[in-house]
Amino acid sequence: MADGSLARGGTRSALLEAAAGLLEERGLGALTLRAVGERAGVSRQAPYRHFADKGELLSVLAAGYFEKLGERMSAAAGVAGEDPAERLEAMSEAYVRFALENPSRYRMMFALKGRDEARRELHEAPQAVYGRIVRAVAACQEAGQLPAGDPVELAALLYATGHGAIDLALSGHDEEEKGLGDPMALVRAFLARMRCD
Amino acid sequence: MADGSLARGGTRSALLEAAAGLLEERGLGALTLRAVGERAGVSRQAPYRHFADKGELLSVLAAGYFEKLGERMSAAAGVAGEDPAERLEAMSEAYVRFALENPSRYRMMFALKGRDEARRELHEAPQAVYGRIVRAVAACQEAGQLPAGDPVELAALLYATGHGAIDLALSGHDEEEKGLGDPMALVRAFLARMRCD
DNA sequence: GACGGTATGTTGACAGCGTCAACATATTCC
DNA sequence: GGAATATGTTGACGCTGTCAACATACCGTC
Repeated sequence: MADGSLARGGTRSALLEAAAGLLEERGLGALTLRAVGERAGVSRQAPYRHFADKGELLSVLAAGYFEKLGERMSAAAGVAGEDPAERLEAMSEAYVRFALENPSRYRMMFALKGRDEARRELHEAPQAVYGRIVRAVAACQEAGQLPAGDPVELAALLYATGHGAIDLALSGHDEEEKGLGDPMALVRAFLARMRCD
Repeated sequence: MADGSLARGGTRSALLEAAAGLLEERGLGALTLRAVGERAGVSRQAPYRHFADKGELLSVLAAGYFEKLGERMSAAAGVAGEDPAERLEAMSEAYVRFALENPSRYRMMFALKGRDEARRELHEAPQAVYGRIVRAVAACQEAGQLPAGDPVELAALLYATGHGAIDLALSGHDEEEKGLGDPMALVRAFLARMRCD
């Protein structure tokens, strides 16, 4: 080991932090295992002692991001107060802000094929985020602020709209194709058209 | 030259066809310049005589796909008949079907950063697709089938919803997150909720 | 018809990547 | 103390995109 700065089993965390730093500062293309090792102060091959391969490291990183996203949404809902519609809008805004805050990070979270069975962490974390949206939509329905019916259908619609607006903006399709410039404006427009009070 | 099978300036087309075949049959990971050359019957470096780098080849390929997508949408609208709402739904269905028909292809179309200025072809072709949607939405508004207002806002909402539903399904987020399984069902639900006749 | 320029195609070489193997060291438990 | 295990290191391999240098074919001009 080069030095003892990260001793005591902190290597795994250091690797994940290094990967996050690389991704957020220099993009997905700069996120190489060798660079992760170097940035974490260990050797090129050290990541293989903590992750089966690059895909697993990325999956764990993505799962952590989904968890952080969920926390941001909860915090936003808490600040928003008691009104269900306001809580839903605050959660949506937190989601969009998280995505736009760092495009590389958001795209990476959805780039993983999901073809591997064993990546359980990449199932539960996104599901928890989605579950929050479904519950927030259901609360709006109970308060008569959104049309009654299966909350899952409405939540799926909202999720698809938000994710689509974000992905199109991040793809650069907002520059010339008018109306796609501001994902949050699109989400707000969607909610306004659905609202029934 | 190995043989004269592709002589007479057809090499560029052969390279694009080879790239398309590789992408659709074996995925984006198998789409390497060396494999493209081999499949087209030329050498590893031959693509550089027709494209500045891998990114440019991919951009041209993607632009061609956007054009094909536009043609499919037009054809679907033609078959659908005169009713604007039916035409819009037929175009939407053609779009979704094109995407689901080959996930690698669709994802590649939106994966290009767009950071490069010179990729004009990658601006015009997607814009044409979007323009078709805007006009179809406007026609529905004029027929009183969709609420009046800026057609661009409504079209952006529809496009974001459709693209988001597709991308979530292709990301594997449809397996455990209920309601995200069928993009076309989501698009239909969106249109049904917007319709005002 | 000879000729020079341009377009096109080829092999050689390089650095960077993920990953397998083999080896070294540190920690932990009997 | 010694064995087992966890952790870290360097060496090597095949693959990738790309730069250089070299070869050939075509095409218009004298």
